[in-house]
Amino acid sequence: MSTPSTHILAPLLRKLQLWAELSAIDQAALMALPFLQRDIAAGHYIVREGDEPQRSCLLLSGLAYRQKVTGTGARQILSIHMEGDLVDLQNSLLGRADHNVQMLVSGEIALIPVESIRKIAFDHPAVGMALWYETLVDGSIFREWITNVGRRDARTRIAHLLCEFAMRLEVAGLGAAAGYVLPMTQEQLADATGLTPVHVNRMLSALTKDGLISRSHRNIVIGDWQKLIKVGDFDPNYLHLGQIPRTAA
Amino acid sequence: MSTPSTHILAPLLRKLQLWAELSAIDQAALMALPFLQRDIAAGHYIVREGDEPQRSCLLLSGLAYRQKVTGTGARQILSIHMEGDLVDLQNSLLGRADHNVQMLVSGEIALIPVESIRKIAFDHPAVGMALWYETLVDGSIFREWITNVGRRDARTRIAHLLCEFAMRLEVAGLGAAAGYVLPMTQEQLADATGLTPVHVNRMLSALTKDGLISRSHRNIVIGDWQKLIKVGDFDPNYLHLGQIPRTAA
DNA sequence: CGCTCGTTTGATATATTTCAAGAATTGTGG
DNA sequence: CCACAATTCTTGAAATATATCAAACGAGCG
Repeated sequence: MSTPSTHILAPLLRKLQLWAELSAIDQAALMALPFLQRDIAAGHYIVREGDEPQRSCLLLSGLAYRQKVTGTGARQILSIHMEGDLVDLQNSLLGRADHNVQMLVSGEIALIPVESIRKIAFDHPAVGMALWYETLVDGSIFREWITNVGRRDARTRIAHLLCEFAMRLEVAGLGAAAGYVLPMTQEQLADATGLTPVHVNRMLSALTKDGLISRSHRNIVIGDWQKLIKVGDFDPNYLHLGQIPRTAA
Repeated sequence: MSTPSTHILAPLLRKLQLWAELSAIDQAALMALPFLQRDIAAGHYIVREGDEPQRSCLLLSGLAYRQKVTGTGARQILSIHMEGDLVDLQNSLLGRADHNVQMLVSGEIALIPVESIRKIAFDHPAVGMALWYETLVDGSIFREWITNVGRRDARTRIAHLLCEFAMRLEVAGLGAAAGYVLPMTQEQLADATGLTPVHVNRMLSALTKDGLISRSHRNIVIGDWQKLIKVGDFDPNYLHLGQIPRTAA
């Protein structure tokens, strides 16, 4: 087996170490998890509502999102995921998927048998606690999204989403503070914020005009991080990153 | 110690047994958890955002809700809780509260040291898994609320909330299928659905006029459960109640 | 019995949606 | 690498769901 830093499952280790100190034994156990590796194209489904997944999905590269469709066909994006996220721990542990998980940008995933995850969680309490944290932090982000969609106006919602994305990308070791690629269409942005694509477009234009962001193609560059935080009513506490150092200006 | 069914912590046992089979040993360990009992009045806070709670709060009676306030002072209710719910597992396990927990209706709570919870979770894997499930199902409900607030119109949102409340009350062994007391003001209903109190009032009137519900004082009686489910776009799968028998007509 | 809080109703304002059409960008096959 | 097709973005005008403002009414409570 290769060393942890070059091991295929290294992104998982990196992520879980945000939540707990892991001993060498814990780390070795994690790297010894069985898995299947897959390439998945943008737009493809990883899990569909109603499935009974036997494996949990770890994102190795690319981006994914969770999503639900209402009876009238409207789509709501529930969260966005990146390298190292266990994108389907919830569905696989609960046994029956209550939402869809879909690739946003093509990438690789590792499929880990849910039984192996249950086992490692209880054989290695520090790992178990880290996994539990992972789902708890997901829950905290869901709470913030309820608030975002329920009680903030359109402009604020979008600014908030941009802030969350920027900060999470940076913590994950992707994207810089100054600017980052936002590979979402405005329609997807709309589905994440409970708005209309047209209105998302207008709000992005407004944020651009006010100098908070600048855009070219589908790249978004944050022009004024402090102002964007303010406009977006963004307080990163809900990400539970603790004392993780931040370089963002 | 008294027998499980009359033990003060019995509501916890009842709730966790929804999620997992617990052996006699597991059950005894649960009932042996140390706790402090408290009476709390309506409106009082159990936890405030930013607190670092050392104890988890179990609802023994009454009702509670989680809540967040935006920078502009708007309030968003995140979930509603009843007897047997571990209303603050998330905050206490994460270490720092990212939202407020407040009593909706006066009741009793049991405060359990979070260290005892961590210990029982890993000493008794079945209990640990049930506790994890508890937080995972909370997460599933959050996801549904994001969808509710983000993509459903006002009438549908309210009908959906009424359905969820009815079903959860029934599963918890409170309230009947036919009708139940909804002890929320219209302002609280508004904060739960991302609407205005005035508009909530109009939608409740509309639902009443259409014969889906009837109201007297703050009692809501569900007149036509099947229709309300339809209008509310309500599919109970997200509650993950599995094969729990339903008596609601 | 009077006060306070919650509900109800009406009139008006506004944020966001809807509809529509053209421009720009991205993707694709030759 | 180009041309064509298909998305995606952008902009404008009109429609509408929901918010805001305001006032009266009702119910529970000390």
